[in-house]
Amino acid sequence: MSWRKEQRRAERGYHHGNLKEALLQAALGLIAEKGAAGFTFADAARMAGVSPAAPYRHFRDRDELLASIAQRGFEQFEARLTGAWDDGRPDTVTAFERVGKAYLAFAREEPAFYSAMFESGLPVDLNPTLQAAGERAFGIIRAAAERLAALAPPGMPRPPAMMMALHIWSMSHGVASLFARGDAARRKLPMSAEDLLEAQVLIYLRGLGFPTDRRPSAQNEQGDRKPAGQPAGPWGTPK
Amino acid sequence: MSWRKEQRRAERGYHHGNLKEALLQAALGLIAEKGAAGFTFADAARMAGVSPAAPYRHFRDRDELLASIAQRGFEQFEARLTGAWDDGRPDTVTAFERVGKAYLAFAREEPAFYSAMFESGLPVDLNPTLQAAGERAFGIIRAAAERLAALAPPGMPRPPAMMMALHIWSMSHGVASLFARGDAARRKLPMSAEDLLEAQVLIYLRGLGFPTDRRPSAQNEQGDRKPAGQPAGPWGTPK
DNA sequence: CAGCTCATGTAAAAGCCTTTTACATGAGCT
DNA sequence: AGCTCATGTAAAAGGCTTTTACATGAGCTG
Repeated sequence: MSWRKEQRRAERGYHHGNLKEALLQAALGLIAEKGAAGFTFADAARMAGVSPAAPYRHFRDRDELLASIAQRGFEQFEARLTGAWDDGRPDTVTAFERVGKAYLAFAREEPAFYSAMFESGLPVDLNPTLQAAGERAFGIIRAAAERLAALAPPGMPRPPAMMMALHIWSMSHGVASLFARGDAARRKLPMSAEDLLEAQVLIYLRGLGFPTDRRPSAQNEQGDRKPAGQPAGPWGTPK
Repeated sequence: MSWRKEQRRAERGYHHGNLKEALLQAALGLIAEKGAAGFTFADAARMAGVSPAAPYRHFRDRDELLASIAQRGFEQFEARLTGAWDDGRPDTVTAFERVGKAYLAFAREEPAFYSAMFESGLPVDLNPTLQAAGERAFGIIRAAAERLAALAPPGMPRPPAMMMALHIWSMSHGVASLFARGDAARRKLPMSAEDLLEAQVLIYLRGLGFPTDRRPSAQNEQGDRKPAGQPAGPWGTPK
């Protein structure tokens, strides 16, 4: 079937025209399918219909392609978290939980990006651009934590926002890694990863002194207090 | 330098005598050094002084060797968690926190095992033996959570032990993955991974209604109440 | 102790991947 | 039309993986 290659070349001419992008897309598909470790430079080239050497015109090596994907991943991740946070609307706690869900959703819906970002073993600390992208994404969580910390009830010592941010990040990352990815997602659990994370965050916030009814009605930040929900724990009402 | 190979063969004879173990050790070293992805079957063979085909007498392929390492890793992990838990002595909360620290210590001190267990992309769900080993390790956390849940203060709805176990696992795993491994460990943090996890767990437990002084004096389980510590938050007393 | 057998190693080869080098094409500018 | 340079290709070197046929010798058996 070597005519196929000739065929494709005939269709697109000697120059691909958009090889870099095509390679990124191909790699994304391959990583989603076979994991960051299984993905092959040569495969991506094949998929784009070019020779195995062509990718070297656009990426120093396989790792640089992987890093590019991780980079994009962090950017999309940041965008998603930003959207979920929505600057704390309609109330800080609600928005905060939406961020947690967005974390899980990203892990689920963008396994290739997630792999490249967190499971590829890339030396993030040696790549300033990548590191910066990662920190911008974390920045959303930190900003949210800061808003939350500012609402800490008066009676309690105010928790450091940075610490809260790191805690929330850990919880989200832990749940995502253990229960929302690959075969781990097939583990049988008493509740969904989303519910697990939500309950965890609520318990944590309560531990910091935040009032957390079943559906917390904003720390009264805007004065829009609603009637209190049923006084159940964060893990639901026993039936 | 081919005399080296002949040399080694002369020293040990045609048969290695303990190749399987030698390969496991070699792989362990290589993974610790270059990551699970970078480790090579041929490298391990070289390190053991045998031909590249020899390993196939002991492992179906590279993945089986990796799985063997993960298996051992889970066993050692379980042993360490068991030791840390020490059946809840001297009191449940103290022992519980020791388990968390053991989790981090394992991630730090056994990077090769940790890699094989959690970062190698092995299809754990397709390997019953491996899966069982992993579940036994988690079993320690679950057992500890059960003991803890049983001590829940009377006024509160009792939290499901399984949920608590999953939460604690997530926190530990999240902190270990993000802050106690590889270049992530070099991230500059306001506190150590250990302190971060301890604070997080304490806040969480408090959220469940457990009294958590700075050094909680056992839920009064054995009636050995000590004088209360200073009433600081879990993140330390502001200086 | 001779002889057998089978687990354990080796050598060689096929196939794939990575990466480099020299050469080919043709898109865009002058 | 002619040049130039970015972008592709072919070919080759070097590694890794895995299989196959063959070699060795450790341990049993009589």
